[in-house]
Amino acid sequence: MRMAELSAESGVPVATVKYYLREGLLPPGERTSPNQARYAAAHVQRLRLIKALTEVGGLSLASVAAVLRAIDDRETPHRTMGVVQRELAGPAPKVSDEGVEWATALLDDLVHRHGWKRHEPGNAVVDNLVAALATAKELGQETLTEGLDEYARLAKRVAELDLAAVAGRTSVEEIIETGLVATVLGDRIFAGLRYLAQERVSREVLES
Amino acid sequence: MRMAELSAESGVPVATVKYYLREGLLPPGERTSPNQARYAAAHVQRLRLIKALTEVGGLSLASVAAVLRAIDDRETPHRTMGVVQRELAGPAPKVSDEGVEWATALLDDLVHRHGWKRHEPGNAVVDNLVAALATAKELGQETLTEGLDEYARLAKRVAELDLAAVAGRTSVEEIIETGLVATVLGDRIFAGLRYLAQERVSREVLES
DNA sequence: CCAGAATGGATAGCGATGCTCTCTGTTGTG
DNA sequence: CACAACAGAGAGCATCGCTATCCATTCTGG
Repeated sequence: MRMAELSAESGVPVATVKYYLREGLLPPGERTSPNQARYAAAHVQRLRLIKALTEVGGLSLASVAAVLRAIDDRETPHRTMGVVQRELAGPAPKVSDEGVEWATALLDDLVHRHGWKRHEPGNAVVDNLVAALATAKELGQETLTEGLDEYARLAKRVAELDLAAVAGRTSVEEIIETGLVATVLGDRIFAGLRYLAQERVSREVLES
Repeated sequence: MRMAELSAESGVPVATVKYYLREGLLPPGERTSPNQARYAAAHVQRLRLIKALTEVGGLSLASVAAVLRAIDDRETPHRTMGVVQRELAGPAPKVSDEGVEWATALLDDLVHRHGWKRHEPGNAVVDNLVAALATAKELGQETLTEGLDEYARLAKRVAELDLAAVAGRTSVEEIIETGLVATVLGDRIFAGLRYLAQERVSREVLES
């Protein structure tokens, strides 16, 4: 398949495909002569994945690059999912030291109660969560942090559902890609459902 | 309170505060002379809110402006929450017409089964959800869309938890701000917990 | 009262992001 | 053989979210 067809097939403009090639998001095509290349179905698939991650998942191209690198590096599925999570979480905002301390303690306790993994500091996922909890406290939303246990229970069930998607998969590539998509799209899908449900609940509670 | 103090109190640089004033994100201070102004505690509070919405919630300044406008317009809490949801969802990516059709049908069915509100088309929340579902299908992740009912049940319970935060509040302003913060921060907090849970579950399922 | 700091307001600039356009020389195709 | 498509590189561009500079006015400490 040549450039024009790859572009048409994936719905990504030629100039943009070239840009992705330059940026290393898309592996170069197979050479047929010093300055000609052929692209395969895998390229179309990868372009679709990039589109899904950026447009639906809201990831930056830099984050997508990190995720794709993790995939191509053939890390274990578990490690690759870690990269995906960190990129989805993004850089954590800075909050006050007291806030961090308080939220970390709260979280440590929760993690311990639920038998989850003791997290190492510096993990973007944890840092984001800590920042969010600290901000909630700072804005006087104690209720949010008080209901944390119930949130955690529900989060566990959602996570099990996410991971159920990988159940039938056998090859490592399949497991990784399925897990990746389930995490990223699952996030958006759940967020959407949550809004719909909020709209429903809010009509009962707030409509006056 | 004067500019320097407002800046120090909120942790936002003077130049940035001026920028927010220009953009209408922050209401002008009370005039003491043709070119001097005083700021109140409400300004500090609003700056904190802007920081929470942008840094933790990940909203653009344009989205924050829309949310703040909804608050200042004294809409009903329910309507204001609608604005918040739409801004959190952001513009929906374009997907194929068949995808939209399929996902819309799937969603209509689900909404009907759960007795939720029949949504009007053009709603950013619904469009995003439809796009995410269609993308999942396009990438061959049928499992995600098959488990939708269970996701919906869990989403409902999370939504109830979100809205529980508003329970004790009486004044309209309090209800709106609480709901707003619960939605935006609740999103991030739940996402964080979900990642932690995924990490736990993924160790069991994927670690080999 | 006055020097010097702070303020409001306006304008311009800046760095990152994600493309998009143009150009050059090569290759492929009817 | 004419003409389109291609690879690769570079520059340009629109948006976002600030940040820096100016200037005229106002406040403040001595």
